[in-house]
Amino acid sequence: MSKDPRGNRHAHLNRDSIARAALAVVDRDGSEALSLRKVAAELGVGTMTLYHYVPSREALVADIVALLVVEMDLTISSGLSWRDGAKQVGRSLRAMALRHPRAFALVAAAASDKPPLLDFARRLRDFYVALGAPIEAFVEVWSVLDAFETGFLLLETQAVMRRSTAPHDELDQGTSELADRMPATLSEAAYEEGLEIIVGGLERRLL
Amino acid sequence: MSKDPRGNRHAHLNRDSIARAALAVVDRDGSEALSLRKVAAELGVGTMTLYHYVPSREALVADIVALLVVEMDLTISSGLSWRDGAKQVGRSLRAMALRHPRAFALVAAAASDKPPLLDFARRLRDFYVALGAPIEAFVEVWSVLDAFETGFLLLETQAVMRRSTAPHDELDQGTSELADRMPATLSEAAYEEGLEIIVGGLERRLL
DNA sequence: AGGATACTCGTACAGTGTACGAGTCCAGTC
DNA sequence: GACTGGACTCGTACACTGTACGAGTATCCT
Repeated sequence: MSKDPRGNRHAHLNRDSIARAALAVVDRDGSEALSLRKVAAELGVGTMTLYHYVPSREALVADIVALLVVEMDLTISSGLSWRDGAKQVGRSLRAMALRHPRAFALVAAAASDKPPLLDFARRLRDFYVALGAPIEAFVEVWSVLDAFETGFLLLETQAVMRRSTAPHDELDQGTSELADRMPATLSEAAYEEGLEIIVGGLERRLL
Repeated sequence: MSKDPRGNRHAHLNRDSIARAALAVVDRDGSEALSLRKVAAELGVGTMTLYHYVPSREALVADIVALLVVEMDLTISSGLSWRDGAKQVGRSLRAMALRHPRAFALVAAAASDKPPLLDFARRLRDFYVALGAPIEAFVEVWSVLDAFETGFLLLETQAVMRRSTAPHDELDQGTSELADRMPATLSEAAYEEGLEIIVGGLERRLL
């Protein structure tokens, strides 16, 4: 005599579609606003149903990160140098970050020793090796280059989000010439500059 | 006839001491485990008492970041070059991160347009200018260098925390030669290498 | 037919941030 | 002294979170 708890199957419900719905919530409401109840509502499903596909909230976040990371371009076109390959990866990371500015913080905060990022690191290592870089240098190259990219894009996505919300926070007391000019110039040019400096420097010293 | 609600003043209770207690909680339990109730308990005080000094949890986190950021070394010893000054700042940031590995994520995630980090950015700009760098280059220099440092230290503090907790996660299925070797070599040497590449490169191109 | 299995989800609990308002103390002023 | 107004403390309550438990139903296998 319950209202409507018929055990209907929701054909298109699985780990992947749940992660996709979660990403949609994050893209819309921001990463701190992610909640299992909201994801379930997005899918028109009871909250606890999600637990049949995803073991925990933490795992769901990992799935989101995995979804974002597979978007990266690690294809090897013929005659690609390591130098250009590294820049290609950096640019596709930036493109991903700008497609999902509110979700990027999740990528930056993700544990680098667990499946989503660890798998990516392995793919990246193979990519570099295929481009002729010595394996021994990988950890150093990866940590320096990836650190720059993650840090820069964390700043840039913050700036992007700022622009698309409240036009002016009440706390902007100090006219803040610096804050105003900073995000404005924090653009593609600065990213390319950093990329060039680091890729060039690494090539000269380690490869 | 209430149990003990005497309006005792707690002499040493103020915004600063609250931030300090909150930092202690974060250093001990991790940044996700920070809660107002825990901070209040740490101080032997009712939860709502905190709200007389701090307007919100968000503000409390900002206070913690401010506490960490003032530890940085921006002193100018005589004859200091921009090159060495920039490295000095980078090293003192790393020292701070390693002193508070569980709190560093809060610094990395802090909004760069609000008092704690904005004030630091201003102090840093003055520091660079005093060392002879052109003001126009500041935003570019700052974003590239700071991005590297933040990104690198986010990774390194993660690795440090990993070592001090569960010796082996159940999910380490894949023997993960990469994951094991990565944090080990992600050390001072790699940081110095990155610092040298970037400071050198920036100097050559912009200054 | 009967039973296992897969799936759905209502309810409940501990934990969070914080709004409200009732207390209790102290500094002034009459 | 008595009164008043503010500064301070904090108990209670509410809306929200993640998730444990177990009851319900649908489907497939024998």
